[in-house]
Amino acid sequence: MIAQVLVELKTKGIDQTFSYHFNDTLIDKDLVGRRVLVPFGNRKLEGFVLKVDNDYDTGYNLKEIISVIDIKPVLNKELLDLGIYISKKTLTPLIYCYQAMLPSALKAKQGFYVNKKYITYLKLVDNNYIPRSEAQKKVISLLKNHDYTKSELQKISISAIKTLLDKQVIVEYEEELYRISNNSEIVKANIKLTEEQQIVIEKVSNSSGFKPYLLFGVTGSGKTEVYMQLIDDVLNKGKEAIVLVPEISLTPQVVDIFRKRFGNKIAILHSRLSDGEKYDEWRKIEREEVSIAIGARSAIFAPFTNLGIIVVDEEHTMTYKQENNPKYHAIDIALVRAKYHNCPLVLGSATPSIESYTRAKLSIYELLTLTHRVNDNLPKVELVDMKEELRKGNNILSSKLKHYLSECLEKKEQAIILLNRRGYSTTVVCHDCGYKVICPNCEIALTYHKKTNTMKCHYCNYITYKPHTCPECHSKHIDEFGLGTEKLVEEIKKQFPDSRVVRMDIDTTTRKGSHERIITAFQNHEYDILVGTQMISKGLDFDNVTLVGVIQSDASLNIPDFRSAERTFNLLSQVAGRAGRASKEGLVIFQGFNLDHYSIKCASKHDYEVFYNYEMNIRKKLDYPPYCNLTSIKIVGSNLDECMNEGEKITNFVHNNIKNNITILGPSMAVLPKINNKYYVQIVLKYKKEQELYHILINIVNKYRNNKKVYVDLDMAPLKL
DNA sequence: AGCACGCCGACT
DNA sequence: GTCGGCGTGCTC
Repeated sequence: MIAQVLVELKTKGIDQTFSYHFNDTLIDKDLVGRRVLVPFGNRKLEGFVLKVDNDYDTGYNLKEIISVIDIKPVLNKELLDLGIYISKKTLTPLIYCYQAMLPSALKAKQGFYVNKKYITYLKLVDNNYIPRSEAQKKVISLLKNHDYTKSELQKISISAIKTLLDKQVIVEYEEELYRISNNSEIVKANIKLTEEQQIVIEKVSNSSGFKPYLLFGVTGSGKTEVYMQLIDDVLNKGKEAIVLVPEISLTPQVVDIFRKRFGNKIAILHSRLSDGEKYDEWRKIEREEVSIAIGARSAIFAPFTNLGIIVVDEEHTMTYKQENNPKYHAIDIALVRAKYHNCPLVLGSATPSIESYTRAKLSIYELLTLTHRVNDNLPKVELVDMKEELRKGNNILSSKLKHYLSECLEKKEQAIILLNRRGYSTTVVCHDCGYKVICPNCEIALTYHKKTNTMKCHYCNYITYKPHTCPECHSKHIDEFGLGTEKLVEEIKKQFPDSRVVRMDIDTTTRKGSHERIITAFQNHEYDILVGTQMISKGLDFDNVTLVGVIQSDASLNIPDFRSAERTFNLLSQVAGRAGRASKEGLVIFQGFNLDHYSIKCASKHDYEVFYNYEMNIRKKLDYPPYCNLTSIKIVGSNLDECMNEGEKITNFVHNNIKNNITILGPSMAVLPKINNKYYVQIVLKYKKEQELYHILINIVNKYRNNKKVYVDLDMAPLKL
């Protein structure tokens, strides 16, 4: 028989299968979706079998399949089709799509080996054997009750076990041992639902077939409880559930909430697991040992075969979009899978993305709302204009924030302070000649990190020491400028010497488990103040936090991207939602220079609707999504002229082939024009509906596939420009 | 990716 | 006259 095998050809990304012969008396003929080892040139490669046919003349002299790697398919029919969908949608070679859908242990790689962990059990098979020793007697009497692990019984007598095995009185067998053990006690919840929660649950539970919902619920309105009730319902029907949560909020605390409710029916998938652990979790799903998969973006590919619901929490989160190829969006995949399984999809958020809310308004999604907090009080938000504070000599903490901080500390309550900028200071500048220390690879200001006394580039990780004198004019007046979380902590400690402050950002959470440690410590009130970047804004639920302060609330508005207002609104709304979640009342302070901006004003009033309308007006005026579709073409290379040149060519090519209904912006320098000595030139296409464009883009991608000078990176629906 | 084929400069 | 530079193309 003949198998069509898809192998990974590096760099070229050839989207084509190769045919191999195999003998179906030696090999199971149902190979589709399984990996095989095949000869390729003078090498051996792994590949996925996409199709199996009876023998026919292919016109090639076919080679034989060397061996079959999987006993069961790693890609079932649904996932095979899903890969094709992603490949078409993102213009990415099919092989990369399949690789992205699988844990690395199951990718078609060569020489990759994940050691399955096995545990050896002993089983009694001969009940009539009369023991010849005390040890044998003990072993047999134990095994009469149930099977024991070999290591347990070896404590009695290794030689006795060996004898019994030799005489085939007992046999050994192996079971897979999972690296993450799943032994949770189910705590029967007796939670009183609000009326709103009940309505939402009823609506979704009673819906039949595929239906996408947007669950718009303010922070603290009990969305998680709604998800759990819905999942409970699905599980009772014998079906399965996928829950997507942002990577950052996938903490043990969140997992625990689910574990307490559903015990060991859960597989957890996130990036901090080792390859072996990820493989184990995947296997639990595949072997139908669990019914719920909770995880970040890639968990949307959990190989369930009988899905009853898909939940995407914090649906506005940007990390649901994969930044490298294939550049898929998890919500898009969720829609396809929910349709396939004919089940509901629930997208939840306190600040829905503009696109999602628009879809709800157009009735593409059904809108469900939770307008009240469970404790029924949203935190009060106060705005503090730093222009005035600066005159008073307060350049970091306003007098208001200081006042409330000391009050908060006095009451033994906790506070969260957000500053979305890591490091100590943003730049190092010479006061005499104006020289600014920049990254030699990215031409971007280096950030000073005091703890290590280094200057880091946050884009390419270039590290250098801080100069004592200006390299240009040798002046000694070379100083830090701007503010980062590191300096903020220093300032807070100076103002409140007795307070216990902890910092959480990339720099303090790189080691495995450090993120969880900080959260747990803060939860246990080992610290009074948590200072951090945006990673503290999502999902954290601390009962004792009554004060939230945001330093430089307007900072992210300066990013030149049409979504920067939306992102600012999201960030501020989310972080404000961390205050006063339990019985105590919460207070939020937004500090900044440009507080008149609608994103800040609306976030301070918890007014999504007004923000949405304002933002939509701007999107319409400037013609941005959801009023048009975007495609970004980035030309990346080490020579700027070459990049620009190719950019011109591409622009002309698009222009010459499509005359109407398209706006071509660029080629121009990308927002980050140079990273790691590579230049980024960008072309942005805006269009309503353009069937021709698809073929033109394929043409461009193919044309540049083998280009050594420039790399063309295509994004069919960029979230960032 | 690898490796072969293929057409132009400096060497035993 | 050859040895070898790496540009291009193919791998079932």
